[in-house]
Amino acid sequence: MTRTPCCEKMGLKKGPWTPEEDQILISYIQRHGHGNWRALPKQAGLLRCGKSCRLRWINYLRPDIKRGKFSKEEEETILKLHQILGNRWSAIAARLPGRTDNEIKNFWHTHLKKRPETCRVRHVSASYSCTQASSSKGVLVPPMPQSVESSSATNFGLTGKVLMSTANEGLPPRRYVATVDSGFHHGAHSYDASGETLGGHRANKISEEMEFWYDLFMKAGQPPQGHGNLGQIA
DNA sequence: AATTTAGGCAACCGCCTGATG
DNA sequence: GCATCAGGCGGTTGCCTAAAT
Repeated sequence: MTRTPCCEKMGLKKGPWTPEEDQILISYIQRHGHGNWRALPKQAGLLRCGKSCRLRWINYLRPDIKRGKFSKEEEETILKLHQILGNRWSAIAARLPGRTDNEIKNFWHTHLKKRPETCRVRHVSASYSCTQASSSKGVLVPPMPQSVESSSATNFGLTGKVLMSTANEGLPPRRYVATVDSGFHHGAHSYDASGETLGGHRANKISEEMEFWYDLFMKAGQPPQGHGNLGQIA
């Protein structure tokens, strides 16, 4: 399908924003909100595409943005959530008020990624090797066949199995279903193991996913001693 | 002091999904 | 059901600055 690019090249500015442009965008949004990002720059008198305006507002100009160094607590939160969610930056950002997905992503790539312990886990256990190719995709490539613990589940005192289907032989598991009976919570939940399988609009789904694990953890107060069963579904 | 290198971060790009006509 | 639009996401790029030589 062919689409008109968001930013028509004709006359639209790219690159760093000037303080004047920032001011125009801020005052426009304060007065009118941002109902339609595509129409906004025209109405505000900015020579930018809507996407650029949105990004600038979300990542930099929003009044509730917290700037400056990440605290130790924030670092740890990012590390923990990244173990559970992988590169779902928007989902991680949802747990860190005032921080943007872009900021967290940058922080991860410039600080946390270098730490040896972060190359150990994603959604599956340390028994998986972390290759350069797989880690850059936010996915671990498992050996075959599998019966492993989920690191995220293990963090909550859960264990389970990853059942590989023959159709996916040699490929990383793409989706899991976790059934949980911890004494605090009983139910089933599914999540994607690969950042590639979910396109845009991931935040809500992932947030729900995160809520599930987070609530489970919080209800327990400490890692619950239950059993899980992680089985891949096609 | 001048030049090179590396790190950090803002911004862009391409793709995906849900909504709408 | 199909085509298109708009918003949103993660990956990547490239500029700027500080540190090293």
